[in-house]
Amino acid sequence: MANISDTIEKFIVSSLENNSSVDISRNSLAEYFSCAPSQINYVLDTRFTLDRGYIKESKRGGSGFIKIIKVQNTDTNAYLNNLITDSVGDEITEKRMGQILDKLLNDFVVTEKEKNIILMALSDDSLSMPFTIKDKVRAKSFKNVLTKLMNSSKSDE
Amino acid sequence: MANISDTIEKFIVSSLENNSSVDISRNSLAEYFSCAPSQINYVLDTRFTLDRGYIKESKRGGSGFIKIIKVQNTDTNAYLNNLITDSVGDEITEKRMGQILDKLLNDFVVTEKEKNIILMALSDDSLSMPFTIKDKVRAKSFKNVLTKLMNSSKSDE
DNA sequence: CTCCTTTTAGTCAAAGATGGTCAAATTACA
DNA sequence: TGTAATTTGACCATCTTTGACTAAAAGGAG
Repeated sequence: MANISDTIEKFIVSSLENNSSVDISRNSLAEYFSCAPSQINYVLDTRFTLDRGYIKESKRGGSGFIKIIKVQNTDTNAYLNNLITDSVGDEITEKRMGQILDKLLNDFVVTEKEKNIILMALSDDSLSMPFTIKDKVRAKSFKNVLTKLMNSSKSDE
Repeated sequence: MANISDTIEKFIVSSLENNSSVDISRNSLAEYFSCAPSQINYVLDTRFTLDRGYIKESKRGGSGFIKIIKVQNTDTNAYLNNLITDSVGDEITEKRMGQILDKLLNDFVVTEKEKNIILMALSDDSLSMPFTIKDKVRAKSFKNVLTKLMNSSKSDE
């Protein structure tokens, strides 16, 4: 385990051990680990992805930053996580998504309005593209939304 | 958050907490924050925009001033209709959509959570497809969502 | 009144400070 | 040995800060 990316990953993970988010300076971190600044991006892009439960925000320019937010481990989140892995998969139809959203509405994870927004945004009509990829795009997007929902109470400053 | 612009923004926002408008003196404020007077313009131009619900008036010369007024949109449907036809068009970038959503948030058409849902559902990352069609799909879907918001703004919640 | 001076605010572009992207080069691994 | 993962650097994009120059309003001297 001699590679820098893994080391940087560990460093960030440990920074997140007792906090739900951490702010880093790309340049400082790069200097600290004696690597190219873009290596920080590489680590973030490959290890701190939405898929793995991380959300990122950043700002350039004076006093810029990169914020990494870890999705919390609550009951609701565990539930959402389950949905993501078990029910959504790599492809999903509009109808199946509707069923899942009904369940989420029932369990007070989303409001009626939020359900309708998601349904409309990812409807067959909205995703005007070949059927071969439509269900794939919908699955990817829907999973991203569900991940974001996990965090919707925490990350909003 | 060490940058002066953010500090000045906070100062002005807090001045507006209990009033719908505030008068400032550009030079005094610049002196107070030890910055260039034009920095005040920078803050005003980037943070107190119409998109974010502010309008400005000013006068030069002796006893000149800058007045910042907080406004809010009222006619939701006409406003959304306008957005759909004028601002979205056939293609839209993720960034531009974010700006529009900021405005909608400011005008209480969507909540922070709803904004985040739309942003995530139609983000570049979610719409994993060639760039040539990404902005088109986003525009189509976003307009559908806006239309839905229009119809539901009366009945929902 | 008219012109000049003073007092404000506005514009714009350069410089500085960060982070982002991409692809070539290198290294690790199956 | 060939493919995937990592490392690096050149170049790009965005946000902030500063200052020189411009524009407008008010007040006063004549």
